[in-house]
This record gives sequence, C-alpha cells and structure tokens, in this order.
Amino acid sequence: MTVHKNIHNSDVPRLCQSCEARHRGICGVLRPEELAELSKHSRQITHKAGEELIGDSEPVTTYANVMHGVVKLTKMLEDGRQQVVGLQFAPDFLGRLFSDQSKLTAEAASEVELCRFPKPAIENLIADNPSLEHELLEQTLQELDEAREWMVTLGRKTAAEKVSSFLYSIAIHIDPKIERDQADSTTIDLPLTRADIADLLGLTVETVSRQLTKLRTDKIIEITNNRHLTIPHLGRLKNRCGG
Amino acid sequence: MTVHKNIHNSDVPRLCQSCEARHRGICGVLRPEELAELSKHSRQITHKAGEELIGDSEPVTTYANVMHGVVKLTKMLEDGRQQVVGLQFAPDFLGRLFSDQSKLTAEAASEVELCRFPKPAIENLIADNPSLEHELLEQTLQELDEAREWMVTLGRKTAAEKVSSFLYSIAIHIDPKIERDQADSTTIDLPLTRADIADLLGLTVETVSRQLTKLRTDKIIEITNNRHLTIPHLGRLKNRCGG
DNA sequence: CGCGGATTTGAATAGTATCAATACAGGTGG
DNA sequence: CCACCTGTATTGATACTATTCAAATCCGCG
Repeated sequence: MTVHKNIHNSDVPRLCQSCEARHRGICGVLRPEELAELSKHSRQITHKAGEELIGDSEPVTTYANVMHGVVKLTKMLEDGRQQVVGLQFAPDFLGRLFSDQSKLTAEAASEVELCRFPKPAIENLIADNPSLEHELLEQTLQELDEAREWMVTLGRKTAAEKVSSFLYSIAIHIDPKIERDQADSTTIDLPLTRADIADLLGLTVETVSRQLTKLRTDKIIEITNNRHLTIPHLGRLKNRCGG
Repeated sequence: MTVHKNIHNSDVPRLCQSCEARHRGICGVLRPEELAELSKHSRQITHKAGEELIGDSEPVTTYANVMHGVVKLTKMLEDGRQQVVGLQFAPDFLGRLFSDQSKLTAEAASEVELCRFPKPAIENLIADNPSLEHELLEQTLQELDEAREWMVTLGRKTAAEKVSSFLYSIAIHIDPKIERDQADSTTIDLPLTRADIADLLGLTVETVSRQLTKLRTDKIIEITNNRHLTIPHLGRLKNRCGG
C-alpha cells in the first residue's frame, strides 16, 4: 500500500488541502492524481439539523464524507417506534457500500457538512486502488465493533447506566486523550436532543431526563444548558457505566 | 502429481473440494493455487457445544471458517451480565480482522466444525488478492446490517416481539426461500438454549420461556421438544414481530 | 430408575413507560 | 428590549411489563 507523501501539496486539490478526511479519513489513502480526479466529481453540501440525508429504502446514488457535524442513522418500525443505530462524526464515510438501496435513514443531528461523491466514482476508485478498500474495511470493522458495544448497552444495562455510558462515550469521542486521565474535567456539547438520546438508548425522553437530573443531583454532571454540560470527574461517571 | 484439467476441481485441494466455504464463503474468491497454499496451513477442528473458541481480550492468532454448527459471539459486563452480539453459521468467516486482541468471546453454541488458518496466512493473502479483501468487506457489511437490525429489536421491541423475531430470523436463516411463501409450515432446530436466547434478546430465561408458552397456546408454534419446534404458518409469526 | 441441568410456572417486586401538567429556552415580531 | 410563542425539557402520579425469587416439572443420560 502506497501512501503518497507529497512534500508540497502542489497536486492536491485546493478543496482537499485543509480537509480532515485527507488525514484521518478515506482520502488519506488516495494518490494526488486520484484525489484530483475524485474532487472533480465531489460536491460539498451543508445540511441543517433535522434534514434527511438519505431515506430508508431509497436508492443510493452517492456516498459522502462527513466533514463537520453529527449524522444520526436510524431505523423505524411500522408503528413509528424508532431506534438510532449509529452516529457518524467527521471524518467518517457515509453510505452503505455496494448496496442499491439504503437500509436505514440518515439524518443531520446537528448542522452537517458533507463532501458528496457519485456512487460510481467511489466504486471505480475502489476497484483500482486496494488500499482504499482496505481503509473502508477498517472503518466498517470499527463500526461493527461500536454497534456490538451498543448492543450490550441496549440489552443489558439499566437506564442509569445507559445514560452514563452515552455521556461517557461522547466525552471520549470529543477528546480521546482524556480517557487516560480519569480525574479530569470535561465540557461537552450534546449533539443530540433528549428525544434522540432516548432513541439511541432504547428509552423514553422522560426516563432520559430523569436520569440526567439524577446525575446532576449526584454531582456527576453539571448542566449548564440543555445542550451543554460539564463532567467534573470523568472517572466517577465511568463508574456508573456498568463496566 | 497428475492432474486432469477439470473445469471445476482441477487443482483444488481434496479438503476443499466438498467445502461450502469454497462456494459461498471466502474461499470462493481464491485461485486454485492460493487455495492449495492456504490449505497447507489450515486445520480442521471440531468443538463441542459450550467450548470457548476465543476469549475476550485474548490475543488473536488464527482466523477460521465456520464449516458446520453455530458460533455465538458474546460480551460480558464485569458483574456477569451477558449479551450475545452475533451468531455465525457456515460458511461465515470468524475472527476480528487486523486486530491483535479479541473484543469478544466466541463460543460453540452447538457442535461446531471450524477450518482454522494462521492469522498471517490470511493477512498475506489479503495483501496479494484484492478480491479476498472485497469479499471480507461484503461479509463485514452484512454483519453490520444484521447488528443494526438487532439493535432495533433490543431497543424498541417488546418481549413477545423479540422472541417472535428471533424464531422468524432462525426460520428464514435455515431456509431462505420460505420467506416468500408466508403460509408455509417449517420445522426448526433451535441452535440455542433458553438462556442463550435470553442473552441474545436482552431478556431473562423466565421471560423467554413465558413468551414461548404464549406462542404455543396461541397456536403460532408447536413445541415438539425443547430444541425442536414447528411453525405452522410463517406469516402469522411474522405478524408478531412488530414490523 | 434416578440424578442434574434445563425449562416451566407462580407470586411478589422493581424499573420503565405512559399519561398529564408544568417549566424552560430560543427565536420572532411588535 | 420585551412579550409572546413554539418546541423542548422536566417533574409528578399511575399503570404495566419484565425481573426477581422460589418451587415444581421436564428431559436427556448414565
């Protein structure tokens, strides 16, 4: 696998030069000429919170990189019960590979910026460049690990543990290095509404709200504002996640 | 070695000739010489029900194809609560790719026959043969789809719907073509104990048992024997899966 | 035939959901 | 700048589902 280290970014398209996906995302494995070719077909689009990016059972015609914001992947039962089955952050790759039809709904949880590509553009690149397929496999394996981790939370944890686990996972996602320093304080911006959190944890809004107030009265969190909270001691929160 | 240039079996190792994985599994994408090389390092092993195939946090040194039987992937919380996060059937590929350490426990749910390969043998093949990596990506995407489907079941379905969904999924897994003929009758051999089913659905054994009894008294299923049951009308079962 | 694990059944309890009402926040327009 | 308005969040009272604890029964197997 050849990762082309170009000293000056001369061949890298301007759009891509400051893009996070070029370092940590899939574009990092592309050669400059591939990047140039791909960027000819790419389109950067901004979506406001709540907008649907792709609907369940709709044909898939594009893939995308998440550049900024949070994307919520949901599934719905016929009677309206909804479950969030995944969250995607920059620089994640968005879109079910090699499938003509989406198996879920993708929705902007916050304001979201995407870099969209036509489906065939990506698929042709994959066919030509095994390192891209390798990178996508790594990302898919990672998503599978995360999905299985959530299955434990959904199936076996109490409401209190679910909410704590969610906050903990958001905290270490925002700043992975604080995981080591459990005594540290962190401030997090919730990317989801209470209703979204409930749909992620398999709870009701009311239960999520009650558990958050309990965490507040127990001094595990400080709620500055509906979407903004502080965790004074990460380790104390972790202790409530049920292992 | 004198070889007939048979279109199908020319250079295919004897062990592989009757193997299901060669048709539907990963070995189907390998060239005969690759298959021959790989088979030199492969070992077929049988495990009895209940045996641990790989433990959580253990180093991964081999991958395997499931040849026969059912493998249960589980995760456990510190206090012993357990969640089944996946089931694998022949000819699935077993083992977390590119990871030095297992993130879950794999256990034989029934008597299981594996074809084991040393980790490097597979990884070298992947590096040489992009079509193998493509096949593994397809399988991983499929597992991710299934995991997300279960997340909906775990998070949003009632106990009755969970048990029905489990039976339905087993039925169509055993015989995919009956999915079309909803009026058909099917007989299924449960690959799991009540305790395993409970751990898969995020319920207790007692609840699973009660729901099965209810399905029996409602004439949705006939319980021949603890591990053996008949679904006289698949559509009626499907109606209880909650969509 | 009898033992031990698996399964079913029963009664009481606990945890979440549901229903209903109130409080709050953020944005809009006067 | 404030009052209003709407969607979001919190709080309370009650209902219900699934768990827990306990006991009986069934099943496979030596």
